[in-house]
Amino acid sequence: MLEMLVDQTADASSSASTSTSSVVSSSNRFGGGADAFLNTPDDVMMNDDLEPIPRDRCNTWPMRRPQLEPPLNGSPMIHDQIPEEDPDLFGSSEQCGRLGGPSTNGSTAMLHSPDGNSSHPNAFGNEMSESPDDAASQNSKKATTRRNAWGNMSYAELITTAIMASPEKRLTLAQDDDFPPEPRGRCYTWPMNQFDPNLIPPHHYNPYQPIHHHQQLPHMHNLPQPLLNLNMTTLTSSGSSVASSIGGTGGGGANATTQGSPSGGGGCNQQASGSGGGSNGSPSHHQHEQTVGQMLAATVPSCSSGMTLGMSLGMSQGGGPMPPKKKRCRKKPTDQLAQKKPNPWGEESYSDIIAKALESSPDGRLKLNEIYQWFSDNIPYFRERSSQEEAAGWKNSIRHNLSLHSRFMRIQNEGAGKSSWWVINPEAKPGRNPRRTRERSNTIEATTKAQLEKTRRGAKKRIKDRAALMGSLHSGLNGNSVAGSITSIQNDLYDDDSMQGQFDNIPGFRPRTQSTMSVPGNSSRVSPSIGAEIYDDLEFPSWVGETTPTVPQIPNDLVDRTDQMRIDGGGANGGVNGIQIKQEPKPIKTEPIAPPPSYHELNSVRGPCAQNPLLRNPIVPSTNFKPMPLPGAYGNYQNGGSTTNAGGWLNSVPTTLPGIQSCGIVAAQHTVASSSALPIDLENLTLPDQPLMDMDVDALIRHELSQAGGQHIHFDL
DNA sequence: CTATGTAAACAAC
DNA sequence: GTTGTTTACATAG
Ligand SMILES: [Mg+2]
Repeated sequence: MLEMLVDQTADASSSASTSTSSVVSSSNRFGGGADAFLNTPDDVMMNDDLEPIPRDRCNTWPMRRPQLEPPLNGSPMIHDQIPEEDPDLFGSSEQCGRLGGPSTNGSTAMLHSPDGNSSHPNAFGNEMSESPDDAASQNSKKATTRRNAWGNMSYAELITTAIMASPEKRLTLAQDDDFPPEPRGRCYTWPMNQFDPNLIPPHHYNPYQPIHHHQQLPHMHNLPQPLLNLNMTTLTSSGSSVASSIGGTGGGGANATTQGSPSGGGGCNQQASGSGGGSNGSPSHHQHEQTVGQMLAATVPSCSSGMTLGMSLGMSQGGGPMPPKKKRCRKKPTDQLAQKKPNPWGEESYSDIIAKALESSPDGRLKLNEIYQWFSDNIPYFRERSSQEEAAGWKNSIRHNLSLHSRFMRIQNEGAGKSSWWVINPEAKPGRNPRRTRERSNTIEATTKAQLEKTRRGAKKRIKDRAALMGSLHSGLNGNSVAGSITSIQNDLYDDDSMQGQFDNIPGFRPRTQSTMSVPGNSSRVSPSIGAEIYDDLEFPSWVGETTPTVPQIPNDLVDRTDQMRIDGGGANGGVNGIQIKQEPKPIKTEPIAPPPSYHELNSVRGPCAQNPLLRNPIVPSTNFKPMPLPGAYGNYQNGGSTTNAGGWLNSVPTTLPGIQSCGIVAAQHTVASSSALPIDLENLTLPDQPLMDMDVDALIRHELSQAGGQHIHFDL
């Protein structure tokens, strides 16, 4: 295939580039920055509207983006631009080392720069190193001045060529040998949409996450045995060896093992759709439900019906006609449906349950493991799945929910204990507190004009509101409040999805809903030069960079990071009620002199909330509290036995503990309406720049703030 | 569309 | 290994 690629280089580049442009531009837009460094001179994919993002991988957000850089940075020269040996410039050497370190998986390795550490035996490196001259000579374009060992084509072009050259116009990452693709089940599939070879595949380019094969394969151990068997059978019957295919990816190590696991949910949409994540139909940690069998019985015959996985997935072998679109298979267990239980444990969502747990705590806060425990203690379903293995799933879900919902706020525990406190965000919106925005900007549909227009419209309004709010905020800076007030306000302003895409056109600026980088105290973070170059005029709040000046701040981080608070264990260094908000350097861990602030404390600083009994309670020493168990929690809701009690086990709580959220409303309203004062620590607060596209307004705001020093600010907007 | 559940990658600890 | 954050993708309404 690679030879083929090279052969087709000259011809294919022109024809393929057109249909690929959207894809690449998308990647460019989101920080991949690939285009900026494409080697091909006549790269039609280059988007001139966008400036190249810094290629320093240490300049990027440490989490995920770096992984993507290597594959996209086809040219070794990129590395030359950064003196990686200078740790000071890029933060911790560890960080840099990690970025430049061995590929985490085969997929990355496969696309890795040839001079990198690609461990892919069949990847470009091999071919190139064997006959670079051949490749070059076959390349009609500038054979003598080829930019790469293999010619002038960039990786992107090569990939494009490869994909377009395939009969189905699709390839798996590991598919480097021959067409048609070997049926490896879900490895092939595009998500839900039935793949249409005539269409450009949906681009799920994610600058923060490399494409992993195994991301599309659920773990075998997570699947009900019957499904495993089914899949085994199916795969076997397809006449193609999964293992061999996987093996081709090389370097996959554990990933390869995972990928090789012929796991899956049969031919059914859910499991077989190539989803990296699961679905709520037959969760792995529900696999012991008796309904699995029912599901299997219901889905396998109708959806799988003897097809190979690949076929059932809409992939034909040998370029034949596409099979009819597969059915959607419903997975919800029938008994669950009969009981009208959204979930096997009842009606309450995770977030609801978490909230109850937190509310049940004397001081309204729990640590993660305590939340776990609460689940186990109070809900039979989870109690029955308390084993390490079984609990992994729902614990993951808990964590996920905690992080995802602004409704939950994390209070960093600076004490010896690492685990943070989790509390209800007192200012969470009463109604729905939307989950954090998903990153959809990297999809084609998300960047449509209509979308942008809509976004723009929404943002305009927000800008106006924001200006007004800021005016009121800064008009009274003398009282007591807590960072949560501010951050929540920000959240209220910006937690809308419509804010997404605002930075679509800002290179290297990926709208992120959250990031640990938004916590200035996080010393492990590296200051990307991108910050200096791109964010220079974005000016972060003074308190943000004060103690950690090198910490890069992505404005957007502050937007959604409404649930992140930091507490000072001693409460003795200037914070309000011992609370310090994201502005101190990470202290040496010591046992807190005083317990971390409870929910009450968090609330009390902004005024009592009579509606919430919790707030009237005396502050309880939090060192050893026990969450309030739920009366009747164990009730008869077990094994789905009771339908009438579905969800009822929770109902006793709200009656005794009126919603904290109601208090949150009051608090929030108070904050906004009365310009509730800010803690002294925040006097210098500058509202962080937010992903609003109207940078003019932002600039104005910034100017105002900087001129006024955060006080006596008014906006003429 | 949104809300939710599930899986998983990753990073930090 | 645990804690947190994100992303992806699935279903349901
Ligand atoms: Mg949260």
